[in-house]
Amino acid sequence: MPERKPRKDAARNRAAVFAAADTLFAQCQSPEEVTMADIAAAAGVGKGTLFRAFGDRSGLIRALCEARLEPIRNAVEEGSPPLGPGTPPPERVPALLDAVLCFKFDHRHLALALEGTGADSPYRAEHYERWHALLRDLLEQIPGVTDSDFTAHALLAATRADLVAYLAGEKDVTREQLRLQLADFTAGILGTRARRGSAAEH
Amino acid sequence: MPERKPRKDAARNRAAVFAAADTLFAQCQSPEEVTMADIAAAAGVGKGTLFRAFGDRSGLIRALCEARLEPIRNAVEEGSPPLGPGTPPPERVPALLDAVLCFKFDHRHLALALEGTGADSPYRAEHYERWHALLRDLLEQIPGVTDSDFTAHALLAATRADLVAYLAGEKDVTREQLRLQLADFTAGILGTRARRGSAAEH
DNA sequence: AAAGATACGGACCGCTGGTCCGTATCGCAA
DNA sequence: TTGCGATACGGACCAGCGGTCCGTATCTTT
Repeated sequence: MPERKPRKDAARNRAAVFAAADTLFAQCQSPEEVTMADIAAAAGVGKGTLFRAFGDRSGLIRALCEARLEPIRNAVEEGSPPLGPGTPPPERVPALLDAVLCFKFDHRHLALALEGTGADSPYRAEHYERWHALLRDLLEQIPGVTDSDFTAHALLAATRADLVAYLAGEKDVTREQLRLQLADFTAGILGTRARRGSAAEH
Repeated sequence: MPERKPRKDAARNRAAVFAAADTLFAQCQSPEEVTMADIAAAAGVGKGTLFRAFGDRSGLIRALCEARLEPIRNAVEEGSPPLGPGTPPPERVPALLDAVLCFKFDHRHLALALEGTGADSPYRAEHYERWHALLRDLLEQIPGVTDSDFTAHALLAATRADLVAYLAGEKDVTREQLRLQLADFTAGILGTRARRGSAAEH
């Protein structure tokens, strides 16, 4: 196995970089305002360290996202309903989308940085591949849903980071409003209309 | 009126730049590979000219998009059904989305460049504002559609340039497949399910 | 034809992501 | 504890980008 434990200072620096990047991205309006040199300086680390640890800018952002995403990932893979496995698809799909939306809202700076990396990057990230696959499989099990593959893409597109940031930042849409709107939209697709006011938890 | 006719050479250069940029974007995989200097050189023009005419990179791309988008814009504003005004909303909405999708597909390099400009740019462009407003108004007139504002955003999100490019480029989805998928998806939202095989024209 | 207005173009600048390698630190073995 | 190979550090350094500037060329008007 090529897995070897990292040196102590390396591990500490990695954490420091994550923390610094998180803070900087959260403070700035646009992710482009945060340079690699800024992050290195804020973390008290040399630029070389930063690039050796993560390869390049998008590597850093991806790693940071992955780290912050772990709780949700766990909740989905082995948590309890409605997010966890074993939940009936018509209930799990909205829960999943809601979780994604909440993440994108709460970490919009980070998500924005991730999706703004490269040209067609959002779809080359493993996150996306995973979530899309899961969502597709769930939709497959719901009668009345045609073309679950595209539908999964389209539903996820409704949670795009820049859309969320735009609605939250320019249009003053609140978190709960957004959640409700997405839930309604999803219900429309699934044929599960009617219900109201199911935005608790998180 | 502050509108003054431009000098002859200026007009010719403008056209030359548009042509050069179009070609270059179409040839390259990612829009980032095309530099301003490249465009200037291909157009047989100095870099200064380019920046004076369009302000900056995103200005160029926006202007180019606007130019290429004009036919559709006309068709929507004063064309004949199903795109033009006077068409009943349940028929016009899918037509509009189909037109947008076709444009994004046929000009994906350009659309990709546009959406990749800045951080939250896609939503600051006038295109988007216009199309969203129109779509919202149409949805408003369709009974059974809740929250037409968000729904309009979500539907447009399904036509995002990078998603289209990804599906077309990596997943080998054809133009007609995509059109059908989007039409189905739209029908689901509108409550107009059932029909099949309505991908002609364009 | 001549002058004023307008546009040209490429040298130039600041800054960014990314590289490189001499030096410091770590972990292990004796 | 000491010593030594392996690993990681850090900041000077580089190439390339978007964008600016201003002396010069071209147009337009009378």
